[in-house]
Amino acid sequence: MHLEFRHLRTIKAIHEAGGLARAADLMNITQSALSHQVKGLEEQAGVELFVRRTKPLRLSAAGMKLLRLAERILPEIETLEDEFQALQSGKAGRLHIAIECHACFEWLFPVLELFRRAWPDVDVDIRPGLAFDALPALKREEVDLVVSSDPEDLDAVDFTPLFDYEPVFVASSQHPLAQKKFIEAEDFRGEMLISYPVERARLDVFSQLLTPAKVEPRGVRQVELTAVILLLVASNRGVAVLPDWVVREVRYHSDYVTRPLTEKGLTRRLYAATRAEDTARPFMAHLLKLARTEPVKLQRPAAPQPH
Amino acid sequence: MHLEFRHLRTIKAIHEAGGLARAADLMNITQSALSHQVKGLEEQAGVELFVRRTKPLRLSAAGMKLLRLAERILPEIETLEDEFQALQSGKAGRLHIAIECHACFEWLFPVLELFRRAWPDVDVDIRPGLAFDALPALKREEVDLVVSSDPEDLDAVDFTPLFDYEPVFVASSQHPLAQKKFIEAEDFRGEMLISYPVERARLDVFSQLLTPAKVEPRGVRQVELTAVILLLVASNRGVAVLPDWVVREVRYHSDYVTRPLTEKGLTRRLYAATRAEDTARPFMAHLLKLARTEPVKLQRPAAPQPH
DNA sequence: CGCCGATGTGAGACAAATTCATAATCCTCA
DNA sequence: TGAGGATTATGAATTTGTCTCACATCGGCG
Repeated sequence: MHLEFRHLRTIKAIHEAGGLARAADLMNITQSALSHQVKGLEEQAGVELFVRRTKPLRLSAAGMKLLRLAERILPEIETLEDEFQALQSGKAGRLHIAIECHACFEWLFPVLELFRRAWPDVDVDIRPGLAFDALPALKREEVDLVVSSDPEDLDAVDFTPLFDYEPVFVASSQHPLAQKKFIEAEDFRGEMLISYPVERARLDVFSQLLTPAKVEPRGVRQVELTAVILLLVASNRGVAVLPDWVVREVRYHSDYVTRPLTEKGLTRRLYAATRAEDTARPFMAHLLKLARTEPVKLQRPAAPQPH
Repeated sequence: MHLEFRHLRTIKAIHEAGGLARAADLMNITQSALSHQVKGLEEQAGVELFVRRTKPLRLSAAGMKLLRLAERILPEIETLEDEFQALQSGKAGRLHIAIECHACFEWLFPVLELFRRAWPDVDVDIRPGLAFDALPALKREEVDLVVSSDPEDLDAVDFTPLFDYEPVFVASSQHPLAQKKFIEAEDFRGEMLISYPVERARLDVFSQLLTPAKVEPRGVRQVELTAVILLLVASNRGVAVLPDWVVREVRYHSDYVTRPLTEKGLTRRLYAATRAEDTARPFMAHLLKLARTEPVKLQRPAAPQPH
């Protein structure tokens, strides 16, 4: 049975117009064409779709079933066409984000909240579990934006700088290292380091400090949530290195001390990787702008809490 | 945008086969044909449905939307095709029944109950409100069977005799007419007649007795439900004429008397009107047989209840 | 860098849908 | 009931669209 959308539209039109001739008119098509079409369809289906006994053609029982199918399906197609229309016009789109850096949730959520208000028809999602292999996934269109601090030179992929941040040492104020003005690689040798559960190459403390200095901490404890890391640090179960936008909250809290890494401090830069074809699309440009400007507001030291 | 089922099947096949060439194989079609088809579809939609960057063709975000549509719609079509298949093979069909006689519910329900067990795929329904104009509705395929006691000579419509019945006078055992052996037209002159709310031509008591004799009862009260008619009769608020299969239940009940109309009693015959093309269809033939044999079991006097 | 597997392209063959012209019906109304 | 208008059916010609064939092109992998 070779059903086609044409047939569904025909059934619907004949029903609505109350006759074949009027339906043909409605569809900008000859009455003859409709007659042929209906005949062909009935032969295919092996079922009488219309009551031929009466003159203004009417749907039979089987025809009614088809009509009900048409009335379920045709609106779905129109919906899809509208969605494609929105895609074309740039109002809609997909923005699936892969983040390589665990702590980025902290600034990304507020950014996405703003974004969603401005672009309600864009399908926003964060895809964890793609931290590795994020760039190939970007090329394969499995994701549309990758947040990374390690730009690579790939064609068809743009790395847009977002903002600079400083990986900061955090410890309990009771910790011996709290006495130092700044922290060096050697200082970690006897310490329990608390970090996110990702490979070392993705952790600033290793890639920028410990690995080059060939220093191994006493131990590494991997913890998923930032809040839990801070909890463990406060109770002196270890030390951590976190981006400045994360430690903003605790910088003036008496339980913690924060210290720069190395005498002058480290500076790192975050990038957004996007497919070159997407970078200039309106909603993407808007998101990039938000991601450049909003996080720096979080980085500014919060005013000391009075109580 | 000229979407067709072909396209939905294509999208689904390409997704499942994981590539255009394999999908072409799956669909018994050239790879070239698929390439053309996809290209045409993308031009129509104005949207990239696939990621061309990578070699085994993959669905893009928009393509995924289409795929999800395909996975919703294609099974619906298969369902419909199965239904049409069942229609063709005679297992399925529609049996919408219009009854001109109100009391027919009494024997029709048990019959339909048996029928439904035998033909679960037949769409059975009783359409009240079509009591008038039932035969034109039959020709128009709005209904498939009409129960009537007035056969007409129409071509393309068969009237199959079902069974004979007797319209019986029913009154309270306290009623004066209870003394008579049989009831005549004149007896109604002073009585309140309780009947179903249909036109007089459809009521046996009028068409067979009162109208020919030009007798008008004292009044006519129209009541929808058989049980309520019997209730009113029992409390002597009026008399009624009901088919014998209805009064079976009360025939030996001490609150009621039942009497024949005229000395020899009236005999009427019920018919099932069906479209000639349908009469011999298996499920219709079965229903007609049930409707010939089952009601007569109800007509046999029930054994007197012992208590 | 070069091969292999996979996709894209163009011309022609073929099938299917549409149109035109006209016939066959049905419905209505006098 | 029969004429006339409206509605649907049919056949041949035409147009449109889809498929195939042959070959060009491209991407990935060693």
